[in-house]
Amino acid sequence: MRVSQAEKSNSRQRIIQSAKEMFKSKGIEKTSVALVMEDAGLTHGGFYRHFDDKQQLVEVAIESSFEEICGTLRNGYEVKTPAKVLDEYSDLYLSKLHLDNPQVGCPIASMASELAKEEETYKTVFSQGFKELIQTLQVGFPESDTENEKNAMRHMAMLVGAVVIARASDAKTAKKVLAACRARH
Amino acid sequence: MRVSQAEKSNSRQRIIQSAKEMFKSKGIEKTSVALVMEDAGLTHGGFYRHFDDKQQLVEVAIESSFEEICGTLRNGYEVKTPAKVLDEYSDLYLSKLHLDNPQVGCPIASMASELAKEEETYKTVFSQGFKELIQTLQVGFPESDTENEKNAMRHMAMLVGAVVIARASDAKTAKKVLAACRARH
DNA sequence: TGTACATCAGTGAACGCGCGTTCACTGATGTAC
DNA sequence: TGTACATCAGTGAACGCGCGTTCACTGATGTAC
Repeated sequence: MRVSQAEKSNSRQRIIQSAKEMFKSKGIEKTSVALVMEDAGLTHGGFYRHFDDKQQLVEVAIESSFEEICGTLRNGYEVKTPAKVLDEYSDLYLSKLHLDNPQVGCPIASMASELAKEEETYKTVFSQGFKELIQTLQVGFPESDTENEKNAMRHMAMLVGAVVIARASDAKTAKKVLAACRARH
Repeated sequence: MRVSQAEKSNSRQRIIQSAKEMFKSKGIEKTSVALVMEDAGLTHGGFYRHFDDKQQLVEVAIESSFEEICGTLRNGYEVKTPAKVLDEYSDLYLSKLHLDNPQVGCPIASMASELAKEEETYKTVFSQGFKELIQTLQVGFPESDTENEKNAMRHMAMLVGAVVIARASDAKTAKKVLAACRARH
């Protein structure tokens, strides 16, 4: 039975939200369209009224995930110094909370290496999001613009690597890696 | 037709070698048992004369990959200073060669985030390999043992993050990220 | 050392299963008059 | 504003496909005598 345009738009948002969370926690491949739809409170057949295929959903989910982080960071800048925002972001990134909750965490740490093995179109979307994140983060560094972009990239690389390693490790090793990366930044 | 024990052992090594390369380049999930066997010059049915299941092959492949790297590093120590080995390892890690050839590259960068979503048993095997790698690498740092373990972990995190991000990015962005991480270490 | 036979590495057809996607259908929504 | 009808969001059965795994079979290898 047909639903109103507002309800359709609402369904679409729920599908994207479910997809983002499940792609980040279970992985893209292991998240079936049917599971995303079920999580969004719908049945699988209706998926194709919203997206051409699963690939398009992945692209939208990546974009949306990066926008979400950048938005949070920008909100921080309105009430805190850039250096403080960067520090808090780093501490949260390397926290047990982030380690244990990929579904609400950074899309790079949870999705990047799966994207690396997929089509070129994902790489374009990912790069766009990554560049936006770096631009949003780099104001927290104290040097010149060119240097700060490098600083932000290097720092982000360490954060991502730490969480990627920690999530693939047993609890004890994970804790050590996160602590080591928290030690200086 | 039955083959000799030596041939069986040879087959096993070819299966492991193919699995390592394909798991690292295509991903574990996307690498089917049949494709590994084909790459090893066999047919899929014989797989179960060598391994209980695919999961066991993954474990063996992870172990073998870490042993391979640690062996290469240890060979380096015999003819070079620890600091030189560390520098060369880092430069190679952040090179275009490594970016473009995951099949012969670091198992952490190519497999870690997929392992994060799998069973606990993988995490044990992965942690073991990672700890061995850190122990092998940390002699290249100039401080005390405890500090060096932290240094090695933090450095390794940056290397892994850089390659994970670069592999998920378009060529231009990838180059920038690797260059930024090469800038200091 | 030679022979007879049990073992088992490797083959390829077959299995059940979950996947992405398609499709006929339903009935409330949106629209033309 | 009311009516008649076209649209289309959502449903659930069905599709073809590739997967991990099983199995009956083959024939060379390894072994017991």
